[in-house]
Amino acid sequence: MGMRQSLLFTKTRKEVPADEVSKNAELLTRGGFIHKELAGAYAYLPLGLRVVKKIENIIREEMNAIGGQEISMTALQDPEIWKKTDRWDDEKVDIWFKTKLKNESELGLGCTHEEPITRMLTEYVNSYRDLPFSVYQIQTKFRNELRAKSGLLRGREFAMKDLYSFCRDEEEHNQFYEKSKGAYMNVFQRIGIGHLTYVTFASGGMFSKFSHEFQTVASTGEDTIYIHQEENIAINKEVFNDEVKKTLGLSDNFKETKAIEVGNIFTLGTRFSEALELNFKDEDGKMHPVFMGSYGIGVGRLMGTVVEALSDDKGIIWPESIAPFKVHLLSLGDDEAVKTEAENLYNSLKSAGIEILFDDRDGISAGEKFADADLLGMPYRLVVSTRSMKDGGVEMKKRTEEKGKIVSKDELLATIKNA
RNA sequence: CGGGGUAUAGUGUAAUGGUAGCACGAGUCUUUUGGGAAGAUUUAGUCUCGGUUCAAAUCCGAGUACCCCGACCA
Repeated sequence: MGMRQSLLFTKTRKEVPADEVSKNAELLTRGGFIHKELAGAYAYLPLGLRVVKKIENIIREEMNAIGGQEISMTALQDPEIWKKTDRWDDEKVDIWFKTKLKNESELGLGCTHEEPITRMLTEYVNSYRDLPFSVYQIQTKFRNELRAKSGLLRGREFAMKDLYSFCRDEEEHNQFYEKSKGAYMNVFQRIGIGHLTYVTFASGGMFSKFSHEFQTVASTGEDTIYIHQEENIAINKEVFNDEVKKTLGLSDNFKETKAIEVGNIFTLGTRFSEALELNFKDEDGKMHPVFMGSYGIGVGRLMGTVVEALSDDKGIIWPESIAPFKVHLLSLGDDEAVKTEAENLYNSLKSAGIEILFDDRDGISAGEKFADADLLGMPYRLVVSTRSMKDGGVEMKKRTEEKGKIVSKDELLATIKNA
């Protein structure tokens, strides 16, 4: 897969947008990855969408690996079921986007999907033989945040992976819940922020006493967590007290830090299954409510977090697993031999199956191409120029390295393919 | 939702109540090409509604949008 930068409709910008302060919004906007449509609502442009899709696929693979079955539910919500769980009233849930039909009846735009999936499953779950299982989707959520902020970190409309688990009892649920933690950490590991991400003990919100968050250390995070270094887990400030420390059996050896919540998993118990009558019959024909859990990851927030956590003062540093392209090839100058050489390299890398962005733009100075390459943040930068040709190869530089080196085409292919 | 701030060209910014200017971008031409090149030339703007005034980007009021702090955050 390759793309010519001369044909890419987006452009990079030198100026920082006046209405964006957060690093993720600044860099992603300057690089042409995203476009702000409204406060808390961003369009994804070609480069940004490629990142989103890669993140989604990693999440998808890890959810599939623990048996999640992918579906896609509707954004439009029926108030009836939300009234049954007492989550329709604006007093109870204050982030609803509600709208009226022509006949004056109301609909909501979904901010989460416990209610509709629970109702839907009453049609399919009857017996203990049907359990356990889990279902997930990657779907757009709407939340009328009182204060959208920080670019992709807190939006009003955003893609979220939400998975729901359905078990016979708490014990079966706990097994899946623990398994989900592993899947979540795999996701963050693969996306390149695993070393910064901690399973964090947190408040359970309106569902239960406690839940687990996945917090990625970043100075710009809005949460405060206490990391227990030896045990490699953390406690959210909101529940950081002696009782919790004792429950978890942790010694008093914590480091306070700011972090971004990139995931959250909850034990729901039977709260929704009872309200919406999602029951199953056991071996003796006795009815029981299904024991549920819910597990969320914000896709856009994850992308924003990577930028917050991994960029430098020149721009973004994409981990290879989610970079829009693996390689950024720059052709410098208007020398015909150089252009031909760059074209050939582009074509051969492309046909070798390497994802490559080719800066084939004419009349753009070397400095500008370098600056763009740093801003856009592909893992490998290749330069073809009169200088590199004189040196008998191609200059290759990792985004994380200061200086490049001249390599032959064979070395190049070997390095990049194996990486 | 409480508090504060801002709104001028595609972007970033100037302008005592008195000629809306600069830079970047974009278009054309020429010269350039290893860390955001140079010259010539062209292009395009005062958020909305109302008020004060001979005169409003500027002062006043309302609205809207956006940003920041806090609260909230399934």
